[in-house]
Amino acid sequence: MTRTKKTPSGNKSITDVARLAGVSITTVSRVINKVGAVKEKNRAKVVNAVKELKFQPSIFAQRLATGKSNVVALLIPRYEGVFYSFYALELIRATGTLCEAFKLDLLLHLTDSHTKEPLNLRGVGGVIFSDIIGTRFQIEDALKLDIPCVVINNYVEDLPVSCVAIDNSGGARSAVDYLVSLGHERIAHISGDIATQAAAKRLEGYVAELRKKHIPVKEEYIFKTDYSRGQARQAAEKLFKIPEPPTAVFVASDSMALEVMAVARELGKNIPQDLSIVGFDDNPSGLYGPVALTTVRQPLIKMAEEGVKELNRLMKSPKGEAVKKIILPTELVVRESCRTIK
Amino acid sequence: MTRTKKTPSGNKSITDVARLAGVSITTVSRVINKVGAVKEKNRAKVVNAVKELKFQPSIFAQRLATGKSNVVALLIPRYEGVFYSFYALELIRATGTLCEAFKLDLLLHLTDSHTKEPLNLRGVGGVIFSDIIGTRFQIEDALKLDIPCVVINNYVEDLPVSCVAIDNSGGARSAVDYLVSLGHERIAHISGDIATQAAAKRLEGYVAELRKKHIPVKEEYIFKTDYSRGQARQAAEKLFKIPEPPTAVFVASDSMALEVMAVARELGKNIPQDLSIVGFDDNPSGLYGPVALTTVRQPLIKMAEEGVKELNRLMKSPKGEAVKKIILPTELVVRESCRTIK
DNA sequence: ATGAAAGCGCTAACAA
DNA sequence: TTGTTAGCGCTTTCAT
Repeated sequence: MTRTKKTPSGNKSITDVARLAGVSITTVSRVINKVGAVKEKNRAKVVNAVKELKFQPSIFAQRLATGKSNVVALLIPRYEGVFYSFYALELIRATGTLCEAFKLDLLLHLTDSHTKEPLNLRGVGGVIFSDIIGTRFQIEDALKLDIPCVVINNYVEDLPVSCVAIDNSGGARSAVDYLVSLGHERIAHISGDIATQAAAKRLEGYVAELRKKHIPVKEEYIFKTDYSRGQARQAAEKLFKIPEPPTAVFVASDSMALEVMAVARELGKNIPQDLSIVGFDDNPSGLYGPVALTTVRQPLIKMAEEGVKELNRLMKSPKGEAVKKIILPTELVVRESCRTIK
Repeated sequence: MTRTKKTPSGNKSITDVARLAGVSITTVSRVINKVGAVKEKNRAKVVNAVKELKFQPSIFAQRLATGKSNVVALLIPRYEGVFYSFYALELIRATGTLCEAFKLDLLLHLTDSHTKEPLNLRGVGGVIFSDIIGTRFQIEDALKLDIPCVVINNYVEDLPVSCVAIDNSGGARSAVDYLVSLGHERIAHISGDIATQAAAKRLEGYVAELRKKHIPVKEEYIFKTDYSRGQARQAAEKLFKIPEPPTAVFVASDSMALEVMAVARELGKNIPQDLSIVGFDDNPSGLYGPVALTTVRQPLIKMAEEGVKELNRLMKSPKGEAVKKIILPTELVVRESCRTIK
């Protein structure tokens, strides 16, 4: 029975190459994969035939035959507040760049953060979880399937998975420490979505540093948001109405900090005269307002890079390789949005 | 000869399901793909077996067998100015969302814009070209291989390929028309990278509208940039030094417009009193400066959506399907950065 | 150094 | 309605 031929992309197959080169497909395979020994003369013939036919081996056949996949799935929550952020773009960019360097294919997958759906990992050789609100079970699933995983932007203590996170708590502490060093004591905090580890850790660091400085932590100085500019606005409006208003505020993201600045302006307040502000992220748009934002820089690109590197290592090592837990330091970037008081 | 079994991700195969369900693999295949007729009783058995084994068919085997791939490659230039833009993120987001709706896998590929390298389209079922500076030959390659393609953000006249573009020229005209209606006659233009069609068309629209209004087009009022904030800054600095300075400027992107505003402030100028500004993009960060930016909104999400829809159509139709050329309208969003003069 | 052939997991034509 | 079987294009073992 002859089937109608329907090669995927009009590609030539290894058989065509073999025929043209006058060797067996095995030899062609050897040349392509640079394994085994092939007489120089035959190698040359194959190389030429490949060139002439513009042959590109079918990944599907290759993967089917080897049982290996070099597809890396990058999972990013579709969650508005997160995905619209500077964060996501940096991540994608850095991940994409490094994947190419490692010859890995990058599959982008926007996940719904509160899903119960199991992940479809068909054909995926490795996974990068870029945020794991409510999707821990997906990591466990992947682990069960023996698929190499790395989690980025979250420190995962209790799962045998590699992760690379950022020292959010330390970053927050450095922000508060800086404000205190300028003489501030009434320091508010506009926090992000507390369901995210980053926001929780930033809040934690804020509280810890105040305690360390023996400054009382006031409930009314802490505003919880979902990272959106809308909620940042609401928080800012409340903040300015507090009878004994804070002289400084540490905001969990630059984009929210920008919103706070906008509200301040609308209310006729000046930054930093009436309020000192420190953000978090080092989002370039923090540079272009009327007053440049002081912020905590997080090494996003480095994080993505480390993540891909680690995943690549895992994918190329035998199973059961030891996992790594990495925490990257932050850096305070002092610009113009804070002033010394008293 | 027995090979050691090395199923990709520890997955069960269709054979396991067939065995457990007590039917042939063909029947399993039928159930999975919902083709052909299967007795309800058998269907139930298969469904149960699938569930029990957590079976997920191997895409590699499927694609190898069918010769079809549902992987969509989204090509985005790695070019800094472009990729850092609001534009790229919106595109990725919208494309990703719609691909999932269509059950297409999204492969993200950052391309180097001035490469001579042929694209590696192995295993790709369709391609979205999101910008095509110097990569036209890649489209031709893809077309030759009979891979469905759509180009977004560029109108491609002379290639039998579907495209969905934005009416850049019309957008520019509406911006200039608006400025003229406010009484402006000395209108400058800070253009983007003229190698991109968008920038070229915006410039073209600017010139066309001035001509239409019988306003002379002055060379010294036109500044060509690479879309970067750095070059926008240089342009702005020059602009303010012109003996007979413009009263308004149409800037080819919001991020550059923001930079112009920043320069104006540094020079002690007020917007819109000293200079009216219209941007292009409707980038949300245009909202958060001291004065909200009037801009030309481009339907990025719609564009990506139309692109994916069209690609999906092409991928699911027989070859040689007629292509579509779509141009999406823009919309002027009036905010606070322009004033009436005289 | 080379090739024949089995098999990866699946689909689809055909027979029953 | 169901099963048998021939591939899809490749890798890999084994024999030569």
